Order: sequence, then structure tokens, then C-alpha cells
Amino acid sequence: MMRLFDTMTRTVRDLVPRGGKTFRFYCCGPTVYGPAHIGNFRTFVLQDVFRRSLELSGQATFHVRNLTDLDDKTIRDSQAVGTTLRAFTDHWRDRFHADCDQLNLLRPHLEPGAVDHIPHQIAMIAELMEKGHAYASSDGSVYYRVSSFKAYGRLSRLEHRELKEGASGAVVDDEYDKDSVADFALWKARRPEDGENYWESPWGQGRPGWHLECSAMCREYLGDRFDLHSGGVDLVFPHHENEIAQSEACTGQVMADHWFHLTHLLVDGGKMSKSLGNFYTLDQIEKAGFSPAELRYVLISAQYRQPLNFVAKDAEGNESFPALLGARQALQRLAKFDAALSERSGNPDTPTYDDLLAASEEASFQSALESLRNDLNTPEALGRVFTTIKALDASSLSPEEAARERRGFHRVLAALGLILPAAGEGESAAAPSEVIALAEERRAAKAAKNWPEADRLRAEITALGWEVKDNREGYDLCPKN
RNA sequence: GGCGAGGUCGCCAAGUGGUAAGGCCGGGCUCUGCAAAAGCCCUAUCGCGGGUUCGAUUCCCGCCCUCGCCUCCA
Repeated sequence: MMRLFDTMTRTVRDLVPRGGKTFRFYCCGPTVYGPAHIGNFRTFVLQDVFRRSLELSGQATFHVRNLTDLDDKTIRDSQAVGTTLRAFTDHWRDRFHADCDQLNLLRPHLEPGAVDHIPHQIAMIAELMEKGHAYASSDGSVYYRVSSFKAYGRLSRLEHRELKEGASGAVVDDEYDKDSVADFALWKARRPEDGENYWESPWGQGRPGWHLECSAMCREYLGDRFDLHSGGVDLVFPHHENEIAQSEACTGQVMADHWFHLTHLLVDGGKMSKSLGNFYTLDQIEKAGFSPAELRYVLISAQYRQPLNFVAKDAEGNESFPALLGARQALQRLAKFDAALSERSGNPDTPTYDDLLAASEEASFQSALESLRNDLNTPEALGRVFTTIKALDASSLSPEEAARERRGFHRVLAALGLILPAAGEGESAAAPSEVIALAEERRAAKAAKNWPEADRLRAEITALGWEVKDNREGYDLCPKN
């Protein structure tokens, strides 16, 4: 049984699928107008760990995540580069998918987009108007009447807060026709800057408001009521508040039984922004020489409700990514442990995710799994993995014991979605022939116990930019850095 | 101004009403011709001031500081 904090009730609650068998949930996905940044991926990675933890605990899931392919930014930027909206968002969708694959994220079972669901959204607006929750303005836009929905503000505790006028710096010049400032657009009348991106509706040409797509797609694919809805904390208000207002006013039912929100990633102690130069994409992380697995490790190193400070710059202010460097070391240790168990068990095959889903849970490494089930405590799970590893002496295990421990170990790794680096890493491979020749000479000198000569040859190799490391069989050559 | 989160070892980060997981870095040791690698070991009393309690880092009050959100940013 998995337990998770619920934003609506502000308590940790058991997750029980309402329909019985399958746990059905919706995650607000990315706006596809550029590459996602590592902050976006903190959210998606932890949602992925959430899903994996459920599935590896024997709970079937149905995961829907939308792609926002219709909003001010996608329209604006597609026109800026002179392509159709569809071509533009397809391009960034593909990039997003590639990044997700790199980060070992399970694909959602469904990934709907707003543009393909215009009729659903129009139907919902019509229903809201019928029921008195929406009104058309003189310019052909339609707004949701917030005052008509009694429960508005429950999720974000809006009743206890005051909105500071213009605090967000947003300009609302195109919404002068609203009855109340709190009302939000369900349908936005066509504007010249929208170009060809408009649709016909009973209220004239235009396009749906942003909040509506999720309500419409949730209803289409998950029904009037489903198990859990998730997104970044910034979506609590207004996005999720507005979704609730739209959906529940239509259906008269509770939209989602659980609200799962993920705290933002900070970079070097502050919010990520392009102007601060701390805005990182997966691509940039890889260009700096780090792997997606290393980034994933960093992203799960704090509990999802805590702010995570991603350290990019070291104490001297150099962009050396100490956090990723640390992750590399940690993953390397896990890989070595795995290699030792693998050897001991006599089975080199790594269990796949599907193997693990089919198999029953082992007692080994169970405490780490328990951490994940307890409000998705990823750092505690990692801590328990290392504690368990330290307590285990692989060389004293029987092959059967080693195999069992390894299955438990891999279940935790699979829940965290961690892929281990190859144990050997940095193999010799592509050293130039002259370096190899020197290394061979040195091996001969060593065999003859001619230490001065061996050290002299190592110095020569070092001068050529290579490092020679002895091991049982002979030596490895690595580029020196 | 309102709402919310947070201040735990050099860095990241768990946790608990009874004297604080783990990772990285650093230091020591073992092992190796040396080196590397690997393994082992070591390093905090939990922002400040009160209170409750036999006992608080963990509960309550006040203060200081940091960060996020406040209508289309995960």
C-alpha cells in the first residue's frame, strides 16, 4: 500500500484505486515550445518514480499526460519561425520524448494534446454556459464565472488569501470584458496575432483557454472522477483550481480523489532563469559531460515536497556540477556492488522492468521500497540502499543468496528508474599505438621488476596525455584530464 | 500585502519526544614495487531566544534569515 501527501486535505493518505483494479491518474505535461529544462524533469522524473513504485508494488496503473500544444507561446513562437503550429509542436514533442527516453521515463499510456480535442472543449463550454457557470462577452470570448462555483479556492486555500493586483506582472489588456477579475477565459476570441490558429465555435472564431484542455481530456480518458491528478506546485493556482471549477461544475462530481504536487527545483539556491544563466536543459548537462542517469540520480536525491537545490557551480563559482559529480561516484558504487552480486550468483543477466513486474517481491532491500511507499521518500530509499549494501558481504553469499539479494536490489533500482553505468567504465580502447607500445614496454619492465624503468615509462605515457592504471590482468589506459 | 515552504556536518540531504540515515568532498588505515582502483574507519547536537516536558533538533510562542507562488512558469 502506497501513501502520499494530498494537497487538497493536506494529509498523507493511502492510495486506493476507486475503480478497484487500476490506479488511474493524470499529469499535466509540458508546453511544447522549446526544450524542457531540468526543473521540468524533476517533476516528470518523480511522477515516474511514483508510477514505478505503484507498479512494482503490484498496483496496475493507467497514466495520462497531456502535451500543451495550444497557447500563447506555441502560437507566438511557431509564427516567429514561420512554420505551422502543428509542425512546430511536433518538433518539440519529439525532442521532449527523446529527452524522456534518455532519462528512462516510462511513456504515459496516453498523451493527448489540446489541438486534437477542440470539440471536446467546445462541448464543455456549452455545458458550462447551460448550467450558468459561463458567459460570453461582447468580443466573442467566453469566461468562467468564478462566483458561480461555491468551492472555488479550496485546493489553494484562496479564501484565506488576497490577490495582490498585478503581482505577477501579467498584462491583462485583452480581458477587459470580464465581469470579475477572478473570472478566467474558457474561449478566447480570435485575434490578428493568432494567424491561422483559430477554430469555429458557437461564439465565433477563436481558441480554447488553457485551463480547459486538461478538464476536457481528463473527462474524455479518465471519466468524471479519477484517482489522482498531478503537476508542479505552480499549477495549484490557478490552473488546477480552475480545472476543478470547470470539471466539477459540469459533472457535479469530485474530479480527482488525490492531488499530487511537486516542489520546484532550485539551481544554486534560486529560481532557474535564462537571465541568471542557470537555466539548464538535458542537452547542456550532457554537453558538460554528464549522463542522463546522473541527472536522474540528482533529481531524486531530495523528497518531492522539499525544495531541491541543484548545485551547478562549486565554491569558487566554476560551473563544475559538483552534484552531478557526486551522483557519478554514487552510481559507480552501486554498479560495483551489482557486478559483485552478479558474479557471485553466476548470472550476468540484469532483470528487466517487465521481469520484475511479473516476479514477486523479495525480502531483501524491502526497507528501501517501504521508503518509497511512504510518501515517495526517495532520499531515504537511497540511504537505505547504501546502508543495506554496506551490511552485505557479497563474497560470503551463496549463489542463491546472491541472486535473491540482486533481485531485491534491482527492484529498488527499477522503482527509482536508475540505470547503472557499466562497471568497468573508462576502458582502454582508443589509445594511440605509440602509447600502447610504451605501455607494453612498461609491462615488460615490470615483469623484470625493473621499477625505475617502469616509472620512467609511465612518466612518458603521462606526458602524452594518458594515464596507465595497473590491474590483475595487466593495465588500463585512460585519457588524462 | 496575502499564501506556502525551509533553515540539520565543507556541499547535497533523511529522520526522530530520549542524545542525528545516506551520498559527495576531506582525513586516516589496509592492500598493492610505486601509483591507481578497491575495501574499512573517522568527522555535526540539528538558525536565535523563551516555554511545555524527567528529557526537544523533533511540540508551542516570539524573533532573525532564505526561497517559492499570488491568473496561462513543472
